[in-house]
Amino acid sequence: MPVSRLTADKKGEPVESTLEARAELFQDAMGFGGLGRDQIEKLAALATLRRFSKGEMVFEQDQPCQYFHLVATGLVKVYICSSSGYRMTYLLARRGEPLNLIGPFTGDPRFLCAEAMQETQVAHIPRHDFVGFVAQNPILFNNIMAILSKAVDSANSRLIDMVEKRVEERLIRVLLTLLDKFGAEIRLTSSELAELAGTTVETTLRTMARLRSLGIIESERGQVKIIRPASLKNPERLPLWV
Amino acid sequence: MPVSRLTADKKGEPVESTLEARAELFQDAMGFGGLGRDQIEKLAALATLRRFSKGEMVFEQDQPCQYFHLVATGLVKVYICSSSGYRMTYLLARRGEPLNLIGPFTGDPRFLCAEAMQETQVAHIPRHDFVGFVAQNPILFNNIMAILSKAVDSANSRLIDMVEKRVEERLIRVLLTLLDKFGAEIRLTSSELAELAGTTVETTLRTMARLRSLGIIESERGQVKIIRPASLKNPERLPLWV
DNA sequence: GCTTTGGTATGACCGTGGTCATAGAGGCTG
DNA sequence: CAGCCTCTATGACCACGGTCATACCAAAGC
Repeated sequence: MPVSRLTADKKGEPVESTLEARAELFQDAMGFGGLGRDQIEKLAALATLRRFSKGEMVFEQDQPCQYFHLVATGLVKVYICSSSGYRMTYLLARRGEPLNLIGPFTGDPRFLCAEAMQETQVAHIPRHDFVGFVAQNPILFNNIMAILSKAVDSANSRLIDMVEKRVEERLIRVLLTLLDKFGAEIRLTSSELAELAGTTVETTLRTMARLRSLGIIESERGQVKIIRPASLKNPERLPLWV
Repeated sequence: MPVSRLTADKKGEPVESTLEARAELFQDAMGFGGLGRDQIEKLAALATLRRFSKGEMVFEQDQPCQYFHLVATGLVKVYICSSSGYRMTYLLARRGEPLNLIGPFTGDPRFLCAEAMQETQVAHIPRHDFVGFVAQNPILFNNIMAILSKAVDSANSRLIDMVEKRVEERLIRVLLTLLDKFGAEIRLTSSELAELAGTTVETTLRTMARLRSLGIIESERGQVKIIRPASLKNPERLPLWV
C-alpha cells in the first residue's frame, strides 16, 4: 500500500487508429464546430485512442487531470460520488461528446468520475496540447462556453428540482431527456435511472411500476421503452442536458 | 401591459466614476489577475458604474445578456427561481466578484436573477466589448475557467448534498462557508439562509434554535453570530463556493 | 451442474422535513 | 401614534420517500 504507483493513472488500452478516422471524429464532435479542416487535422494529430471495457474507469475523482477526453464509440457516464457512496450521474456521453471540458484548463483534481457503460473508445489529448490548441483557435472558447453554459444551467435546474419536485416528476424528466437523446428504447437499469434522478433504486422501481400500470412505459431487464411519450410531456418541462 | 418597454432592461442608475477608480476595481477583481496595468485601464475604460438600492434587480431571468457585471461595492445575490416561486441562492457577490461570467459569451437568456441586497454599485461592460477584450488577453480564459470550475463543482456538490445530507448538515455547511467569507457575524435573515441551504424558513428557524441551544451560534433579527465554529467543523466538509 | 451476482419487485415501517396556522417582536411609514 | 410589513418562533399534522427485508429471476462464473 505505501508503494504509490505513479503510473497507475494510465487508463485503458491504446488502440491503433488512422489520422483520418480521428479527424472524422473531431469533425462532428460537440464543441469543435467552426474549425477549418487543417485545424481539425492538427487536433486529430494530437489525439490517441484508448479502449475501455464495460465498467472500466476512464478517469477517477481526486486525480489531477492529464488529458482532454472525447468519446469516439460506446457510452460513458460521468458522475460524482459522495463520501458515503452516493452517486449522481450527470452526463451520458456518446460519440462526439467531451467528458471533461474544464479539467484540462486547470489541471486540478475534481470530483468527477467517468466510467465506460459499454465497450468504448475514447480519444485522449494531453491537457497542455489541448489548452494550447484552444488558445490558437479562440472560436473554441466560445463553443466551450456555450457547452458549459448548458452544463451549469442543467446542474442548477436539477438543484431546484431536488427541492421542489418529487421523485415521480424528476424521473419523468429524466425519461423525457433520454427519449430525446437515445430514442424511445432506453437501455438503462433502474439503478442507473435512479442515479440520474437523484433517488434510490426501490423508489425508481415503484415509480416505474406506476407508469407501467398507466400504460405509459414498458420495461424489461435493463431496458425501458416509452410507449406514450405524450402523456409525459408538459410544455413547461424543458429537458435536462445529459 | 401590451406596451412592451424595449428599453426596460436598462437597470439601475448611472453613477459618475473616475477611470482611476474603475481600474482599481478591476485590478484586484476576481478573475483579472495577470493583466498588465495598461490592459486593466483599457478594460476600465469600457466599464460604467450603476447603482442599485436594496431589493433592486441587477438582471432578471429569461432576458438576453447585455453586459458583463462586476460588483464594485455592496452585496448582490445571484439566484435561480423556479416556476413555482422557489428560490435557490447560489452566489453572494461583493466587491471584485463577477455576477455572470458565462452570459456575455453566449448572450442567451438563462434563468439567473441578480438582486442587490444592500445599496450597491455594479460595473457594467457591454458584452461584446468584454468578449473582445478576453479574446485579446487569453490569460483571462484560464482565469475564467478556474472560476467556472469552482462554480460547477459547487453546484454538483450541492446536488449530492440535497440527496444525502439532511437540512441540519446543509445549513451548517452554509454557515461555515459564510464564516469563511464574511466572518463570524453573518448579516442574513433566516429566509436568506434557507434559500442558500435549499430548505424552508421554518425548518431553518427550527434548526437554528437547536444550534442556539447548543451554544454554537447566537442570533438576532437579521443576523447570526457563530460562537463556536470548531463545533461545526468537520475535516471532510469542504466549504461551498458562495 | 450449481452457486453467485445483479436486476426486478413489493411489503412494512417510520423519520425527516414540508405545510399550515398562530403569535409576538422589531422596524418603517404616513 | 397607529398601521403595516418583515422576521422570528413554535406547535400540529402527515406524506413522501428512504431503509430494511424478502423473494424471484436471469445471466454469469466456477
